[in-house]
Amino acid sequence: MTQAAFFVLTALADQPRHGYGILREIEELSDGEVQLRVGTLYGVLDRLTADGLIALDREEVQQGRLRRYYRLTDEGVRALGAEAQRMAAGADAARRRLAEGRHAPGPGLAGGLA
Amino acid sequence: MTQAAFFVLTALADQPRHGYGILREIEELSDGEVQLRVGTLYGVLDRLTADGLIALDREEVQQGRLRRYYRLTDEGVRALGAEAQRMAAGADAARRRLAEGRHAPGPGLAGGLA
DNA sequence: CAGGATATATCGGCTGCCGATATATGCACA
DNA sequence: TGTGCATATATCGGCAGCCGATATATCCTG
Repeated sequence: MTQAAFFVLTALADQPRHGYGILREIEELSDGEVQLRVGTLYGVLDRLTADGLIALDREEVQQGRLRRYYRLTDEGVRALGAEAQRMAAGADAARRRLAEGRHAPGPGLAGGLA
Repeated sequence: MTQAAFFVLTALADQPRHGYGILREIEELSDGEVQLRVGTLYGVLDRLTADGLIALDREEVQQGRLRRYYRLTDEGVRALGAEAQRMAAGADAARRRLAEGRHAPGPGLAGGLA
């Protein structure tokens, strides 16, 4: 799963959203760090739909503008959970191995990682 | 940072390794889940070297075969730590939002259906 | 009426992963 | 002997996917 697909699924994890709303939500939930581009979005949406991880929820017209809402499918929920599991495991592995290596300790350890 | 680059850095996080050893190490540390391909490796190695995240450590000839060892640079250590941080945060965000949504609870929650 | 936010969509370029392929050595086995 | 496999390097073409640019349209603000 690509990074872009992961963030789209994450943005849809709590409730259905439309394309532009997904863009804003990803920026917000990542604290501004991740900015999915418009040119990326629709390709990802199409691919995730084709893969059965998301589905068209409904279409609304708000203030003359079409809003096409997508939602996670059950398979999408499972896939996102599994990917989160893999990412957490990968992050842990990296940190463990960095700690094992002969590197200078990183900053901010006082008060600790728990 | 791409997935492949992340795993290469992780494989080098505890000690210098040569290309083929990186391949085996990634497979082992990921419990067989991640299999970096040979065709991917050398491009990643070149790119990481150009980016200053890894450096050539030494070259050895073992049993008539050349072994080219790479190690993390200080910048590589920092970059891997930061990436692990981002991944852990992303995984957490996905899990939190899945829990917030109106989804069936995942497996393994004591008292669950399974 | 100009500019920006909202909202959709497409396309070309570039990056990057992967399968296939090539070369070479050491070892096990028939 | 010679066949195959693991080890170890490297390159190349195809294809997938991200991004910048572009296009269209509405609503609001100044």
